[in-house]
Amino acid sequence: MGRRVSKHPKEMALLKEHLGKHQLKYTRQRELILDAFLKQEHITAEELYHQLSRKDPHLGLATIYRTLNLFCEAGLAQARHFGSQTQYDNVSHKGHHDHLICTECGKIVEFENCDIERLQEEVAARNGFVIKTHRLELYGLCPRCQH
Amino acid sequence: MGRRVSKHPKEMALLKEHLGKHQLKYTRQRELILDAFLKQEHITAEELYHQLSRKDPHLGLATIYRTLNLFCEAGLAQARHFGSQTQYDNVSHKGHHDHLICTECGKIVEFENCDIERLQEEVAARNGFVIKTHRLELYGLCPRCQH
DNA sequence: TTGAAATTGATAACCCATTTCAACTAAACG
DNA sequence: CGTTTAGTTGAAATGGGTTATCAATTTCAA
Repeated sequence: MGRRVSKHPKEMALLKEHLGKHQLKYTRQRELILDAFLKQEHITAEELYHQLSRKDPHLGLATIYRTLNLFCEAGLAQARHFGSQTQYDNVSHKGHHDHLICTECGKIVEFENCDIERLQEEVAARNGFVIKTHRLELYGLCPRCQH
Repeated sequence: MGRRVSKHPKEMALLKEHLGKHQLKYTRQRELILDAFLKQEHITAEELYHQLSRKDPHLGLATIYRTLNLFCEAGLAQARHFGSQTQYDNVSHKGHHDHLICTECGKIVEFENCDIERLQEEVAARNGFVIKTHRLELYGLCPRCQH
């Protein structure tokens, strides 16, 4: 069943590269958290903590937070404040995606739009900025909530 | 010196309309906070608290938070999580504006882009949504922080 | 294998924001 | 005008998410 072979070789390599460059170590916890994290579109530290709570080495919540922040620094994840919590988005899964949010029922639809991304680059360039990430959220009413 | 005449009659009217509709009262604190808030492009509760700490009736921090949230409900402000704090944007000041934010020094540049807004409407329409507001933030490095 | 340096996990500490509650006011009513 | 009623205030306690602390453990280069 290949239980020792990572299902995410590309991301694993990225992480190891980052670790190497910063004198950080490759640990069993980091591998476990990476594998679990990459299965999601986006997740909170708390959710990941519960998902992994039955695993072999019991992972502390602090380790989850530390590791997710590490992933952000390594470019594998992207933090996004949503409500009172922080969502960690899986960057490598399918590129960047934005959100369409219903203010009535909370429904969230994800979307991507290259044209918007291109215009964003233009705006940034015009102001001398180099964009690393962005966040676009559209708030309104979903079809069901328009009465 | 016209000290009893509000410098923001339009927003004041909007607030009073909201208060009336919800059986809320018009208080000296709310007037003070509104006047101070409208002078800013965006501000945190803490900053506003310090700005107003010398005023006649000493305003509690809890009141600042409550009132800023009230402004959000009345459509005068818009909350935005930035770093660990919440920024309250002045919506009425000059229409909607988006942000270009330097992740290194925190510098914020505001911009508007009609083309992006139009594309947003298209995306929303395609998903059956009716947009009420939106939020677009571009994170990156400002000219000075690119070394 | 050994030793230096990083990591972990439990928990305490932090910080921003909200809730609580008794005293206080706005404003509707008599 | 007073009275009354219901919303508001401020100080302090509380809450929830995230980070810091630190002794024990683990990684990895030599």
